[in-house]
Amino acid sequence: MEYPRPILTVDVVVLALDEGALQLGTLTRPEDPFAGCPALPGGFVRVDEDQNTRAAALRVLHDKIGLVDPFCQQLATFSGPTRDPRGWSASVAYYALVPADRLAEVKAHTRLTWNPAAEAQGLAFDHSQIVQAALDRIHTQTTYSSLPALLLGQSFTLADLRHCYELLLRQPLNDSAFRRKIADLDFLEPVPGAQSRSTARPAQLYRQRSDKLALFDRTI
Amino acid sequence: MEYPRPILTVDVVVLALDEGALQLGTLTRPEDPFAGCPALPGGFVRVDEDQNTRAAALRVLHDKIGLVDPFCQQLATFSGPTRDPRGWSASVAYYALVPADRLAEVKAHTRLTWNPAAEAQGLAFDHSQIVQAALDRIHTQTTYSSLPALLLGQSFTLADLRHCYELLLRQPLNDSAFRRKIADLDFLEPVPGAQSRSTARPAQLYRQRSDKLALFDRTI
DNA sequence: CGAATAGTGTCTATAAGACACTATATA
DNA sequence: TATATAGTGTCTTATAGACACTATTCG
Repeated sequence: MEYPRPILTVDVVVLALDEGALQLGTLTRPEDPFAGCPALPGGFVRVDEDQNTRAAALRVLHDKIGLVDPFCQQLATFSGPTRDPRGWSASVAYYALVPADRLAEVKAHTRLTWNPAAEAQGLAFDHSQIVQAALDRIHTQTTYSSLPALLLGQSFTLADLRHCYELLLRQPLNDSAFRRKIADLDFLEPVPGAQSRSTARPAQLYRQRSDKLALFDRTI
Repeated sequence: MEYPRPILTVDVVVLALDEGALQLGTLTRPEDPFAGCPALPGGFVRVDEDQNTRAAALRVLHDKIGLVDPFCQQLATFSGPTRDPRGWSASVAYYALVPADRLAEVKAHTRLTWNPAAEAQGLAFDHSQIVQAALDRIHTQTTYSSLPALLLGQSFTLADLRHCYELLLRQPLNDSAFRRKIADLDFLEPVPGAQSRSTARPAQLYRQRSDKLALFDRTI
C-alpha cells in the first residue's frame, strides 16, 4: 500500500561567534514561496545523490556556504500540511557551527547575511521556530559539553573560552572554578610556547585535544 | 524545482516496565518487506489526515496498540537509500512509554510482542539501531528528569521509584540521598492516607504533581 | 615601577555518600 | 515481641563559589 509522499527537505541553523554575540546566517529566498524573505540555508533531499539527510545538510552547507566538514548535528524534524505552501512537508533540521577562524572566508565567499541569533524573527516557513529550538539545544549542550570551544578558532585562551560559555549560558562564571573544571575535564592541551597579545601579562593558548565534542559527567 | 520524493514513515519505540526489566513492544510484519520479522510499530505518514509526524506516531499507537495519549517524544530521523528496500526513505522515530497500570490492557488487546529492550536484535529495517538510540536517550534523560516515574502507575512508593531509576541507570543509588533529592525536587505529592502492602511497615504512596516530565537542574 | 590581566591558594558553602539510628507495620 | 522494611539524622567527603593573593608582561 502506498500513500502520496510529502515533501522532504533539510534546513540548517548556521551559527557563528562575531562581535561578541551568537550570529545566525540566513539566505534571502530568490523565489517563491517566501521570495525575498530571509530563510535558513536548506533544500530538497535528493534521492539520487544524498546518502542520508545529514549528507543532504552537508551538501547544502558546501554548495551554498562553502563550508566543508563543519560540526553539524541533527536537531529535530518539523512537519505539517501548512508550514510550506507547496504542500505537506517535513524538514529535518540541523545546526552547524562556524569556527571563528573560518568565518572570514565564509563571509567573503557567500551571500549569507549575518544577524544576532537571539533577534531572529520573520524568517520564511517555520524557520524562526527552528532557530529557537536550536538555541535551546545549544544552551543545554553548553551546560555539559565543550560545544562553545567549537565556535572558537584553532587556539584560544581560557578567558576566550570562559567568555564564550558566559555568552551562551547568559550568566557569569566564576573564573577560578572555571579553570579548575577545565583542567579536570582534560579536553584541552596547551599550545606550547604560544602566548596571546595584550598590554598586560600574556595568556597561555590552548587547543582541543580532539576535534570532537567532549561530553562532561557534570554541569560546567 | 521539484525532486523525486522519498518515502516518509514514522516508527515508535514502545517501552514498558515488566518483570523487573525494560521491555520493548514489537509487531510481526505481516507482509514484505521483512515479512514475519519483528519490527517497531510504525507506518506511512498520511498527508490527508496527519497534522504532523507526531500526530502520525500517535495515530499508529492508537490504531495498532490501543494506546491513547501516551508520553511520546521525537527521537531522531533515520534515513537513506537502503534502509527500506522499497527505496530512499526517511523515518521519524519516536519513543513512547506505557505506564505500568495500562500495560495489562495493552497486552490484552493487541498483537504486540514484548521482549527485554536490551536484547532487541534482528528487527526489520534499521529498527535495532533505532531502539539502541532510544535506550541511550532514555538513559540520559533518566539522569536529569522524572522520566522513570512515567513508567510507573498512578501511585507508587519511593522504593518503587528508586528501583526504576536504578534499573534505567544500571547502578545502585543511595537511598537517603535519593529521598533528599526527590523531596527537594518537589515533583511528587503524597497520596493522602494511602499505604502499600507488605509484611513490614507500609510505605507512603506518591503521585506526580503533573502528568508532564519534570526536568531537574542537576543530575539525580 | 605601575597598570593590567593571568593564574593560584584557600576558606566557606552546598550537596552527595555512608551508615547508624528510629519508626511502624505484620506474624 | 521479633522482624522486616520505611524513613530520619548526622558525619564525612567532594565540588562549587568567593576572593585575596601572587605572577608576568609592557609602557
